[in-house]
Amino acid sequence: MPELPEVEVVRAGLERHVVGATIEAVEVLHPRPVRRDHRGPTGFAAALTGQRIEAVRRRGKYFWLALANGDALLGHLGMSGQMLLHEPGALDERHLRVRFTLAAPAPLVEGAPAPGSRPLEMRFVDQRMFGGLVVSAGGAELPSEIVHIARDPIDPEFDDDEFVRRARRRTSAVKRLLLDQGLVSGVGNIYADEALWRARLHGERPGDRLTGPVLRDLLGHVRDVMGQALAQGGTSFDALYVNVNGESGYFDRSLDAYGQEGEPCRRCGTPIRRVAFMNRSSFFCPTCQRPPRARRAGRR
DNA sequence: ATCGCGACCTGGTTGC
DNA sequence: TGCAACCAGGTCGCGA
Repeated sequence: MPELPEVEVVRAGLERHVVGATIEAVEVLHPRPVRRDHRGPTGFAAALTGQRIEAVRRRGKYFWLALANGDALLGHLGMSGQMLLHEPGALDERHLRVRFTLAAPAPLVEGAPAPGSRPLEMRFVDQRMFGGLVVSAGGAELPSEIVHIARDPIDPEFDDDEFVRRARRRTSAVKRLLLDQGLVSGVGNIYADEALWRARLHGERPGDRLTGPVLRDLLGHVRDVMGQALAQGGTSFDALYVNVNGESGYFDRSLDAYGQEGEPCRRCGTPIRRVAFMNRSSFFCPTCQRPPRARRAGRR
């Protein structure tokens, strides 16, 4: 379940291997992952063919390849998406959806031998197909499709004051606010639960009942847990998430709350609880993370 | 503007 | 044994 750290690992891997390469051919094997492209699979492929990749960028869980003509190939991994790099001719994955044939990749990291002009396949693989790809016209700097997405917490230009101001005007539960990509992007169910556990905050506390310092502290924990995951190459729970070179991350061994139902809280020993929230699961320590008192009816 | 819900997807697991 | 129900969850679109 890729969240910001996993997507950043993918972005960095792509940056290292495909910047400078030209897209020679595009093969769409399933229409669904390109559903957001109004030109359809054929138009999608045509818009990319012949384009040179100049940069790989990211905001929240979205990443995009900036193309020489100013357009962008914008992608989201959804729940089970992967971007893999292969030598041509490697066996197709069961859930291979789009194949890009690239030519003349950029030199590898400094110090490494120049690879010369060798072909390379970039593959979008996605079992559940919540993810997708779209060609964004003029989107090389910031695709118009994602202008509504807030900056993410590790973006140097993320505005903590604005986040706190907006969150404190919202009546929604703080976990819902963390998952609101218009408020802060890149946070999913896993890192939301981890950050809330670290902040000793119950996810159902309403935003407008939290103080500025509490929200700032929570933001700090979001950054900490993401930074640690990033340092370890992303989280993985099964073979679904693999980074750009096909290697699994291993941050799942460091989780304190998510998926830990029944396990003793690492701080106080109380068994971690699981409850349904927003049609998904929330994991928390019932001792460290006290639920909110009910809002009194009729208050102004 | 904000809020909260259902739909979209597949495949592994669980229950009858 | 076979089949149906359930679960994972990010995003979008909708009605309130």
